[in-house]
Parts: sequence; C-alpha cells; structure tokens
Amino acid sequence: MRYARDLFDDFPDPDVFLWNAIIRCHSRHNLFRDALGLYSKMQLLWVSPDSFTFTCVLKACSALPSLEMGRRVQCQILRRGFDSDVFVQNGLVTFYAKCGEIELANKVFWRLSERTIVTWTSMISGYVQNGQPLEALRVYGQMRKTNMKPEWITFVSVLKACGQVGSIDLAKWMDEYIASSEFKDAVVVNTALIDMYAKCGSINLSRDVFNRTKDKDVVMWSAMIAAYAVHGEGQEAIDLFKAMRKAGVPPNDVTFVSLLSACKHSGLVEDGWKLFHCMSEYSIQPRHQHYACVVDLLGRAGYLDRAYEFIRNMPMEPGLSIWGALLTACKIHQHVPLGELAAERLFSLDPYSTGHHVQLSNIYASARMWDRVSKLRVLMKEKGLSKDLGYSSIEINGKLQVFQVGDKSHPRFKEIFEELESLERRLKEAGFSIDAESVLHDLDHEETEETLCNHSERIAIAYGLISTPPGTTLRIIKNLRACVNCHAAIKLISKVENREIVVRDANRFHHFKDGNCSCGDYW
DNA sequence: GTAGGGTTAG
Repeated sequence: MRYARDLFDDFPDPDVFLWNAIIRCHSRHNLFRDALGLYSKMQLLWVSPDSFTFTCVLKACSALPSLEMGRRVQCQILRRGFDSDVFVQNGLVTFYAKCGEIELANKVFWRLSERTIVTWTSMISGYVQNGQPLEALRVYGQMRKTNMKPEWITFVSVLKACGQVGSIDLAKWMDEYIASSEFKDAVVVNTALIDMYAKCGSINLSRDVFNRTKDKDVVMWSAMIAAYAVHGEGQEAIDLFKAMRKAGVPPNDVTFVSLLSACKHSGLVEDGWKLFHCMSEYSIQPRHQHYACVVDLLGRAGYLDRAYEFIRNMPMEPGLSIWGALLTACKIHQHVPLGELAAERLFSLDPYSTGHHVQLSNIYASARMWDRVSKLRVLMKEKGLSKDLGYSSIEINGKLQVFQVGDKSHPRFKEIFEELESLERRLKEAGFSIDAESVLHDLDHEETEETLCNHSERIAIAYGLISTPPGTTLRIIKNLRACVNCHAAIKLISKVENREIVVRDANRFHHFKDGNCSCGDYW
C-alpha cells in the first residue's frame, strides 16, 4: 500500500485512470477517509472524475458512512451527467441504504430507467439492513415479476429477510425454491439457510442443512454454533466446536463470540471462561465484544464481583456493551450498588438512551426503592427521553399478527381483551401474579418499556388463545422480554390449554410444552 | 480497473 502511494506521488501529472486506481487501492485497505481525501485533491487539480471514480467514492461514503459527503458526491454526479450510469446509480442505492436513508434509496431505485440484478439486490439488501424484511420481500416479488434471474447474493439477502420475519412456513418455501435452483450446494447460500432456520425457531432444520453441505468453511461452522447459541444449547455448541477442530477448520474471532454467547445462555461459566482464555492458541486477539460476552457470562450466573474485577483488568477502555452487560446482570440479581455504578458509566457514555434508564429504574423497583424510581423518572423527563413502544408479533397458520401496547386496531380486539381478562383470572386462581410490573405502572401512570412489552405480549397470547384450537402450536416471535411472571404464565398456559408455545425473546427461543420450558437459562 | 453478499447480538 505504502509502495503504491509512493509510486503515485512520484507521478508528475496523473490522469483520471491513475487517480481511480489509487482511490480504489485505499478503499480496498479500508482507508476510506484517505480515499475521499484523494477524491477532493483530484478535483482541486481539475481532473474530471468518471463513472469509475464515482462508484469507488460512493463505496467509501457507504463504508464510513458519511451522508454529507455522499450527498455532495451526488451533486457532482448530476452536474457531470452520470445520473443514467447504472453502476453509479447502484452505488447511490447502496449508499443511501447504508446511511439508513432507505426512503431515499427507494426513490433513486424507482427513478432508474434500467435495473440490473445488482440494482434489485442492492434494494432488497438495503431493506434487510434497515430492518424492513417485509419490504425486502415485496421488492423481491416485484423483481420476480420482471423475470429477472436472481443470483446467489440475491438469495442470501432474501433468506436474511425471511429470518427477520421469523416465519417458518416462508423459510421452508424459500428453501424448497432454492433447492430447485443452481445454488443448492453453494456454501454461502446454505450458511444463510442455517441462519434463517435458526432465527425461525427450527434448530433441527438448521442442522439438516449443515449436515448435507460438503466442504464447510469457518463461516458455516460459526453460523451453526451461533444457531445453537440462540437456542440455548450451549453443550451442543461446544461439541460442534470440538468437531470443527477435528475437521481441521481453524476458528476465527466470530466463532468465539458465538461460542461465548452459547455458554452464557446455558450457564456454562467455566467452559466459557476456558474458551476465552484459549483464544490465544489460535492467535486471535480478544476484542471488546469478547470481553463483553465474558462479563455477561459471569454476570448472568451471579458472579457480579468477579465480573467487575474482570472489567477493571481489561486491557482496553470498557464501552457501552460491557457496562450494559453488567447492568443487565445487576437487574437479574437485583444488585443495586453495582447497577448504579454501571448505569452511571452508561449515562456518561450514552446520555440519551431510554433503555439504560428503564433498566436502572427496574432495578430500583425490584428493590422497592420507589423514591429513586421517581427521581429517575424526573431525570428522564428533564432529558426529554421518549419511550420506545414495545411490540410483539405472533404467527398463526403462517400469518403474522403484530401487536403494540394498548392496540385496539384488531377487528376482534374486544374478544382479545376479554380473553386477556379471563386469562388473568385463571392465572390468579392458580396462584400466579402476572401483573407484578403494573406496580410500576400505577406509581405515576407512566409505563416503562418493559411493561409495554409485557402488555403487548399478553395481547398476543390472548389472541393466540382465541384463534387456535387447543393442541396447536403457537409461535410468539418478536421482541418479547418476558419477565419471570410472564414466563410462569406461559408455562401454565401451555399446560392448561394443551398448546405448544414457542417464544422468541430478545435473542433466543424458548419452547413451552406441558407446563415445561426446554430452554432454561436463568429463569 | 467500477455495483449487491453468508457467521457476532441487546
């Protein structure tokens, strides 16, 4: 790289081809700011950029990302008449999507007179990256209507969208479709399939894909380990890691993040601790993320002091995820002093995050320190923090239903609320208090994120109960942060109503049947 | 010599 730059600098009067080459060279080495600097310099020297220059520069703007710089580049593109060049326009779609400006990406996309498979794939993956999987699938549907032939990258984005939606029926349909295509043995596509099935709740189908794929690479092994992690099957993840070593595939840093996260969800503290310390055997430097996993691992298991000690001995400055993990642990184990310490660090690192305030508030509430709860509420109001609305979704007969707190938009909402009341009655009779969180609610008529989630979750459960006959599987998919009481309630419902209930909370699955839950974790 | 991509997780 250095050598290339020296050569370039020695050139008396580089033309646009040379400028393009050196800009691309910097981009390839992740030196995006330098690439953009060179682009500015080139303009100062009156060298006219061409379509190659613009695609490279847009890529650098996307990678940073820098919305402001990209917009300036777009002005140049218009001024110089490159607004019909399909490469440049594809770069623009990607650029806006990577900056989170998905509407602008969409605008550029539909204005184009010509769309290649890359354009379509850029738009689909743009929606996926911005967490809008249904839009991504819609665009894919539109693409199919034009008889455009998908490439393997297109499938990867579509599979990711399916995983985000969480519908197992959709997942199976895509799998069958791909099986009939020329990409059925592609390792990258199969890796995306493994990930998709895991996110749709079926670890067995993930494993089927894994088993049938030859020449597995490190990414595929890691994806399968991550799949076990998300399903709370820590021992399986560790066994797979052993098999991976036996197969002679060296792990990478991502493999270890998945492994450590598998351990922490299964309470395998000592295994996780050993794995963390054996990373150097593979010449992998633990990153901040690995440290965060260990803090989580120790913290969830209740070793709060050990976790704090570990943080203090870290070779790098502990960031958001470290203190966040400690705060979560303090919430689980109701440790007020350490929770306050973690929250203090979080507030200074990220003063305007609602989540951290809510978590600390919940720690206080669980310790019944109501005065501190109110003080915190005042602080939140002063900072102007708004609440994030929690929502839940539920899949019934392949159809996805989304509920938000207090949602009355559903045509059968009256029935739903009645079912909810009857549900609470039945639970109370059985000795469960599902409404513990509403103590907080009653305190000052303001709901925390958590009570909001619980509320929509309960609506979702009620809806599932009135829509499905006993004996069927109920899948509650998104964003559920079921508290201990809700967990107990779902257990009971699975028994009383003879239903299998699959719940996905923030990061893993829980299968409820006959009053039992197969993913234990800390509950 | 240009564009889209698989595993990390609250």
